[in-house]
Amino acid sequence: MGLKLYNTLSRSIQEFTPLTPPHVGMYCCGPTVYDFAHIGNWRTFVFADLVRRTLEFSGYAVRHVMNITDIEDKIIRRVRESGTTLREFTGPFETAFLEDLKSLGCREPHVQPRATDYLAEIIALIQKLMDRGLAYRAADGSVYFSIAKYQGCGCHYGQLLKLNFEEMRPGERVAADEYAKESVADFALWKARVPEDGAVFWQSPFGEGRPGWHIECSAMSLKVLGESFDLHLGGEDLKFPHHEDEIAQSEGATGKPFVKYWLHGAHLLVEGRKMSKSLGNFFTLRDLMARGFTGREVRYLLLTAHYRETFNFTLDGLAGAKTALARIDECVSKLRALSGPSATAPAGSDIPLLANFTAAISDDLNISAAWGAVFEWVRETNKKLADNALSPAEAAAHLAAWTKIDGVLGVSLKTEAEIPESILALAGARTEAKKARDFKRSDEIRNELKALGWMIEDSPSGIKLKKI
RNA sequence: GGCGGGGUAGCCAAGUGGUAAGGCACGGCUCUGCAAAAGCUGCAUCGUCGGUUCGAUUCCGACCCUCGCCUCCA
Repeated sequence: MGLKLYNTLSRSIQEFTPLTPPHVGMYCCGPTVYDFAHIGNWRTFVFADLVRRTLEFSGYAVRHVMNITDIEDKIIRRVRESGTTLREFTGPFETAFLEDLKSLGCREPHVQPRATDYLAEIIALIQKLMDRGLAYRAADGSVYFSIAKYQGCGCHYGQLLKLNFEEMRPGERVAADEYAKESVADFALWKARVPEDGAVFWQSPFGEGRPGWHIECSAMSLKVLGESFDLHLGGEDLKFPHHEDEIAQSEGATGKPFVKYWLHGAHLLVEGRKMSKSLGNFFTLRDLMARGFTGREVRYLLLTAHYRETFNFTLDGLAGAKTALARIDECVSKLRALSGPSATAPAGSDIPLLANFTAAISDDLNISAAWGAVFEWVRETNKKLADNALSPAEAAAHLAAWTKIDGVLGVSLKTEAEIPESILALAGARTEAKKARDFKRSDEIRNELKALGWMIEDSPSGIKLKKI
């Protein structure tokens, strides 16, 4: 069964067929490195990771590109305020971003281009648009893209959503220096240097200045993935104007269809409210880790809801994520113990988990149904384990199926926590006390272990220590 | 004002024209010295009001509530 995805271009779920199978070019709008990414940003990046992993699970060879936006108004302002250089300012946030991405179990994108490394491509693209008569230099020295000229060539502006310029409200975010545009719909490709930019400017045939926001993504994706590629994703807020403008610039410059499938991830609420610093519900990954949660717990929670639905992220939910993951860990751990290092899965093992999971995830990434399949498998596997109804080889088959599934989910613990000698010694002492039926002493030790962060569990086959 | 999402148990969240997955939380039972883990088990008629239908949570209409975008916010 093929993979189906919702394409914003057609506003419908479509069979996914790449331009040149088995290769898939995928571009994801990355972070703007002016601060630590927040949990809402992370939802989008974890979503992108899920798409990539699902494609790989489906047998495609994915080339995943995620840009780093390091030229932007807020960045320039903070560079000026902090008296550093652009690179000194953005470097640490970029590093932090990549660390967090790893904590969240995201596979590293194959290419991570920075806007500042693509000035030549950006300038060349703008020049091409000017040569084609689709861009103009205004009185303020900036270069703008002309929507009217673009539409005059028979091109369609408004592919991702219905636009009605008559009914639109001029936003409050229109920069005061953009009065020189011929039409409000036009957008900046190159912004002329202003004193507030400080040292952040580049030379170009259009004068000193810096690129607009949208153009960097077009320049980088066209360079790295070619003039037409398969997938482009980002947060739903980017549909307009960012992605719409990317399409206009790219198709205006190349005359070819830009992207075949556009995927957009919905935003999230935190504790039922729109995330905002004043409400105290604004979290970075680091904030959550400081509260004792791990990256994989955050990943799990972000992956519990369908990507096109607004998701309500709560701290209660995060606590629940911890418990739910422990349930999976427990089951997998038992399977590992039973399977041992050498058991191999018998050929033709039929593990329903695989088919159920595949059907769910292939249906426009129905992750909730996919988790349903996982937990159903956990329950049934636990039952068999409790009844001693699994052979080591069967356990290995289950593990193999799980490993494949986890290639998409990315939440499994790779190794069991190592138990320190002192903890083992205490556990031994407890076993002795228990054997002597000194339950008072044995419970004391159990509490000590708990205080040290270790849970001890008794079972017919002996004790088991688990890191809390 | 324009465009587009949502409203399903205490919380999170799938789904279907024929009486509603899964996770967390909570209660009971089994196992256990006690726990934990695991198993069994209990827990919703799907925002409101109409309509279509043999039958609607699922289709249509109205209404209420809520969220997002509308020019550099994931």
